Amino acid sequence: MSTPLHISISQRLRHQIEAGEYRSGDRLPSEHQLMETFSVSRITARQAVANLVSQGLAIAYRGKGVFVTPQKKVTYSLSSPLVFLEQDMIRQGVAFSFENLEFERTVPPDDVAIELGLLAEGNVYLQKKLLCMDGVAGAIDLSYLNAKFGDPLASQLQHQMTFPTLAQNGIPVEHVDAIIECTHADYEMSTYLEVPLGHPLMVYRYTAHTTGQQPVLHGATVSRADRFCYSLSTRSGQ
Amino acid sequence: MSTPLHISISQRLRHQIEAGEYRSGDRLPSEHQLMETFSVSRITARQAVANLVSQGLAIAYRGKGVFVTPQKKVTYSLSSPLVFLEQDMIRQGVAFSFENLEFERTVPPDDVAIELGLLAEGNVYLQKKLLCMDGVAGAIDLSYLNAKFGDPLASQLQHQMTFPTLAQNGIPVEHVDAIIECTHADYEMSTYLEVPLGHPLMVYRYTAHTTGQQPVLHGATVSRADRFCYSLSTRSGQ
DNA sequence: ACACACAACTTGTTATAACAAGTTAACCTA
DNA sequence: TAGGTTAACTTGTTATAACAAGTTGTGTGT
Repeated sequence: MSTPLHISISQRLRHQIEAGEYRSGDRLPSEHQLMETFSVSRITARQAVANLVSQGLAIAYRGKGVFVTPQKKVTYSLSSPLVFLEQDMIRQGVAFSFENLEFERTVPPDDVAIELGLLAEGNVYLQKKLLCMDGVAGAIDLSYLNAKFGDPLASQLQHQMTFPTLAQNGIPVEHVDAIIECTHADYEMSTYLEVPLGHPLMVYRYTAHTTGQQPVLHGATVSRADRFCYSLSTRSGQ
Repeated sequence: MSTPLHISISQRLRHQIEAGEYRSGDRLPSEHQLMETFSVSRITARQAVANLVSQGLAIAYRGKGVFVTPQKKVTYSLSSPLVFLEQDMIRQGVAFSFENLEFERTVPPDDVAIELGLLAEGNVYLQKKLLCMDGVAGAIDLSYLNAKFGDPLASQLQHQMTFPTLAQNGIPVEHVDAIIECTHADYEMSTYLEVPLGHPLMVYRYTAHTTGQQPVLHGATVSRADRFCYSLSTRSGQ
């Protein structure tokens, strides 16, 4: 059972990257150069490059070439005391910005209504924001804010992130329940976040509660796995 | 700018999966059937299938066919009180087992020595375990236990997981510092965990402390993103 | 010196073809 | 009927070829 050519080639290139022969941002050999260097067909060279892309080591741009990807991640702390994401970024020397993709007052999906404890008549503010680090798309945040809290804040929410807006307006976030998982970029996400189809994404699915255990905000931050990680500290609780 | 054929086909199939026309474990049409149904070349049909595989919706076996993957995950709780992974699985009706891949008393890598606060002479027990859920590989746990604690426990560690072994022997884990991230399966991990190259993996990188803030165990659990997720609860800490 | 057009280069899509490795079903023989 | 062999089927690898979409470099004209 011999190793497929495309695996051999991609592992050779991977070792070169890891050895520092190619640094973040460097351009890898073109398909044609790989064909010549390794005496293989173009489809084999392409598959080798695809292996690197699928492992997050490189990114390909049509007409430009294939480039080594940076391996630097921003760490978001989930430990007490709760810190806002933007602050964590600033602390790590990363410029944070966001762009509103969607903002509307609407009827929530059933699962959201349940999570927010809304009765049949409850409305929410649906917000979809593209979060950028150093000007580069890093995450999508899709959230639903109970309209009871959101109605006086509609204008502010379009200019700043939800957590700090709530805090500044006397609605403290006292605790957050969350799930963290990994998933694959589907076609839509691959477009927004500029990653290949199937690329790993971290999903931080959260429900934020204010005083009296009242759920106020439910959402999910879907981030590029090569841009984000989460840190936390847990106690045994005895 | 029209949608590539391979994307159209894979999205059609994706909708069929999501609509329940194909259920977990069902076999998708063969490449030849797709070629006929959609009047495309084999390479286009293959790319469409590859898109589904890369998005975690299907898995391909040479000679057998392509099958819809289950979408059920085990949730590991990181909230207080700290619960052992095996217990969380049992609570969710999942049979847990593991297999020792490596077990040795050795000199730790520099980063591990730093994390465990070991001086120049300190040794560790390196353990590499393949963790299985319902008999299927779900994760690899690679950990380094300070030999000061591990020396009397060497035999037990090979038969049960490290956390409960410590607890049963009067070495309580009082708190755990951790990082959670997502990464891509490299060639070795793709083999162990039976996932395609580049498949998303969750990495839970932990340092467990016993009494007096003493680090005792440092390691990483690398799990299939389609098998595991983590839940937690955080407070604002005021 | 600057702007535009075109050639050369690069990656993306799709086609046809052949061989390899693995699985399953069908057929034949004892 | 059971077991072994082979054909049919299925996915994996690799090759050649052509066209499409995008980028960069070069040459020409103002």
